[in-house]
Amino acid sequence: MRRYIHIFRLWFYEECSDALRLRRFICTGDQVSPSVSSDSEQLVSNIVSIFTKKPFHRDSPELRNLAPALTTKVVESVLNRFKSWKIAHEFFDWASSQSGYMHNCYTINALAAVLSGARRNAEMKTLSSYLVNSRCPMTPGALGFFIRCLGNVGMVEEADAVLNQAKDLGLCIPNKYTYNCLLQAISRSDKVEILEMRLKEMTDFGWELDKFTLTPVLQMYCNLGRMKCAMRVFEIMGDQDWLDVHSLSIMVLRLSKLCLTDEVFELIQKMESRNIRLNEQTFCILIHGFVKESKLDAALELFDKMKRSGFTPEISLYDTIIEGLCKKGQLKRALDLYLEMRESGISPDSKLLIKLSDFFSEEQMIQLLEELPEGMDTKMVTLYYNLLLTFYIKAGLTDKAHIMLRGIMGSDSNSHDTAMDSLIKFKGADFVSTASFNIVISGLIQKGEVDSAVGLFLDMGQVHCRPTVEIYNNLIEALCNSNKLDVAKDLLREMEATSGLSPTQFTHNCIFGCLCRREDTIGAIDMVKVMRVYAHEPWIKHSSDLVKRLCNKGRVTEACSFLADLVEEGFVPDIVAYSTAMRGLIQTHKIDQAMELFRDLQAQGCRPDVVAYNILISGLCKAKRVSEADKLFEEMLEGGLFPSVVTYNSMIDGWCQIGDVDRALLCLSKISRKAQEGGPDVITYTTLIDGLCIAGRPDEALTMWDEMKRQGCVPHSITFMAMIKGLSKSGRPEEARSYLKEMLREGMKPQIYVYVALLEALISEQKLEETFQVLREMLEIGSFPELKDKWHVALRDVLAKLVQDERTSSSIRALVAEGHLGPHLSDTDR
DNA sequence: GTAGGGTTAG
Repeated sequence: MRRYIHIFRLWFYEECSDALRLRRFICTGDQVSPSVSSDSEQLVSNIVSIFTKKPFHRDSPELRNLAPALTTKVVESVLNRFKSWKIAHEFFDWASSQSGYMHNCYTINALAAVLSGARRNAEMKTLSSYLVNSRCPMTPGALGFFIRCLGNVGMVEEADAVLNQAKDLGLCIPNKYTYNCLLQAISRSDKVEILEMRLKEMTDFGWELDKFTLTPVLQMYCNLGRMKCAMRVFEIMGDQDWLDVHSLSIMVLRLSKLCLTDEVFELIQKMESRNIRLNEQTFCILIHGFVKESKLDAALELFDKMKRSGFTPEISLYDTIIEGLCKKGQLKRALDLYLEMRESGISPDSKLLIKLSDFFSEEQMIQLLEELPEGMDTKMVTLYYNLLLTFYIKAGLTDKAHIMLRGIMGSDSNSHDTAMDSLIKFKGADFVSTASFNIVISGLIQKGEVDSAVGLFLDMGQVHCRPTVEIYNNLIEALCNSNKLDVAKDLLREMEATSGLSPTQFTHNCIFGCLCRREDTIGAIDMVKVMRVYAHEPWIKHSSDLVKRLCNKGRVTEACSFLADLVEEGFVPDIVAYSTAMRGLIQTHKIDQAMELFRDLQAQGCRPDVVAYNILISGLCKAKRVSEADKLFEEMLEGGLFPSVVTYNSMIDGWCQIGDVDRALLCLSKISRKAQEGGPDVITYTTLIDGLCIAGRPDEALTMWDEMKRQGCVPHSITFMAMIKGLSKSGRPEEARSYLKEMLREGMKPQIYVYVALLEALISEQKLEETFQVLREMLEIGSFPELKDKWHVALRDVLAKLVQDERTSSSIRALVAEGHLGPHLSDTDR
C-alpha cells in the first residue's frame, strides 16, 4: 500500500494542479429510459401484455406478427416494464431469436439491471457470456453499468473478467469511469489484490485518480480492517477536498465497529468544520450500534447531534434508545426521553409502552399516568390505562387490575380505594376498550378466578365493548378446564347468536375435550356432529383420551362404538386411538375382537406400527397363542417394520409360557445390540430368569443374572423377586435367601408371594428354625396378610407346620400372643 | 392460541 500512496502523492502534486483535468467525471453511463414514438409505445404495451398473459405461447401468431417491428429501443422499454425477472428473461430470450433483430448494449444492460435487482447470479453469469459471445460493442459507460450490476450481486471476479474480455475483443475501450465502476464492485469483496492491480493499471495508463477512484479503495481497506491504509487514503482524499457524506460514513461506521468511539466523535467534529455532516441513515446506524454495545452515553450524544442537525428521529430510534436505557437500569433517563418524544409530537405505540412497563416500577408507571396532559386523546388515555392494567397483571396484582378496570368503567362508585380513585382522572365508557377487558379477563383466568372473569365479561356491554373471539375462547377454555360445561356451552351459543362471531376449531375442541374427559360418549359424538358442519376436526388427543378412559373402566364396547361413530362422521381416528381400543379388548379377553379390529384397519389401508403389533403380540402370548403371535411377528418383518425390544420381550415371555425356553433364548440372541436400540433390557432378563427357573433350569437362570450384570443392566425388584421365587421353587432356598438379603440391602421390598415361596421351600426341607427366621424378617418389614389375601391360606399352612414342631412352636405362640400374626389366628391355631 | 395420546416382566 505504501508504494501506491507514494504514487498517489506524486500524481496529486504533479497533476492535480491542472484544474481542467480535475473536472468531475460526468460520463456516468447510467441507463436513461429511451424515448419511443407513440406507435412504438403501442407495440411495447402489446408485447408486455402478451408476455404477462397466461397461458403464454412464444410461438403465438400475435407475437410472430409483432416480431418484425422489434427495435432495441422497444426491447429496452419492454424490459423496464416487467415486474418479474422471469418474464423479462423469457422475453429477452425470445427477442434474441427473432430474425433481423440483435440486442445491443442497452438492452443487455436493461436485463442486467432486472436480474441483478432480483439477485439472479446464475442468470447474470449467462448474460455475461452472452455479452461477450455476441460481440456486442459497448460504450465505456455501458460497460461500467454492466459491471456495477455484477458488483451488486457480489460477482466480483466475473466483473473483473468482463472488463478484460470486452477490452481484448475490442468491444469497448474502457475509460476511467469503467474502471471506477469495477473498483466499486471489487470494494464489496475482500479481493484486495485485484483492486490494487487495477489501481496500478489505472496509474500506468496515466489516468488521474478522483474521489470515485479512491472511495472504493477506502471502502476496501475499511472492510478489511486495514485502518492504517484506510486512514492514509482518507487523508489524501481530505487533502484533495474529495471527502463527502459517503466517504465520511464509510470511515465512521468502520470506526464504530472497531469500538473506537472517541475517534468517531473526533472525526464527526472535524468534518463538521468542513461542513460535511452525517446523513440520517448513518446517524441511525451508529446510534443503533452504540446502543447494542451498551454505550448509551455515546448514543445519546449522537442522538442530540442528530436532532441539532435538523433530523427528526423516528419512533424506532427512540424505541431502541429507551429500551437500551431501561435494560441498563437508567429508568429516569428512559422516562425523560420518553416524555421528550411525546412532547415532540410522536405518539408512542403500544409496543414501546409495553416494553417500558417491563422495566418500570408501579410508581413510575403511575407517574406516567399522572403526567397525562389534560384534554389528551381518549385513545391515548386508554392505551396508558391498558398499560397499567398489563403491568398489574404481569406483577400478579390481578385484584388491583380488576378494581382499576371497574374504576375506569365507573361501575364501582362506592369503592374506598382513594389512591386508585385519584389515579383514574378520566372515567367512563370512552376510556376502556376491548383490549382492557382482554387483559384483565386473561389475568383472572390465569389466577383461576374463572367466575370473576365471566362476571367481568358480562359487564362489557355496559361500556359498549364488543367481545372478541379471543376473549370467548379464553373463557370457554377456562370453563371447560374447570368442568363448567354448561356455562361454556351458554357462552358458545351467545358467541354465535348474540355477538355474531364464528367459533374456531379451538372453541369447539375445548368443549369436545371436556365431554371426553367426562366420558360423555353421546355428548361427544353430538359435538362432533356440530363440528362436522363447521369442518372443524375433533382433536385426536381428546378422542384417544376418551377411549383410554372407557377402556380403563371396562367400557370397551362403548369405546369401539365411539371410534366407529367418529368414522361415520368422517373423522378417521389414527393408529394410536385404535391401539388403545385393541388393548382394551385384550384386557377384557376379547383377543379375537382385537384381531378383527386390527385386520379391519389393515383392510382400510392403515399400516399398523410397531406399537400396534406389540399390543397384539403380547395379548396373544399372554393367552398362550404363541404360534399366532409368531405369525404376526413374521408379518411385521415382511411389512418392513423393525421389532423393538418390547416385541422381543413379549415373544420371549410367550415362548417361556409354553415351556419352549430354547426359542426364548433364540429370541434373546436376535435382539439388536445397536446402541440406538439399546439391546436386551431388564425386562428381557427378568422374563428369561423367570422362564428358566420354571423350566427347571435354575443354573442357567443364575448365569443369566451374571450375564445381565455384565451387560451393565441393573436388576430391580421384579428381577430379584423372579430370582428368589425361582430358586425357591427349584428347591434351592439357601441361594434364594442370599438374593433376598441382597435385595433388602438395596432397599427394595419384596412382595409377599416371594416370602411364601421361600418359606414353603424351607419347610419342605424341614429347616424350621430358618423358616421361623425368615418369617420374623417378613413381619419386620410388613404385616401378616389379611384373611382375604390370596396368600393368607398358604402362610397359615406354614404356621401350622411351625406350631406343630417343638423347635418352633413356642416362638410362634409368642408371636401370636403379641398380635403379630393378626386377629384371625388366635383361636384357629391354638 | 394447539402435539401427545397407544406397547413388555410381578
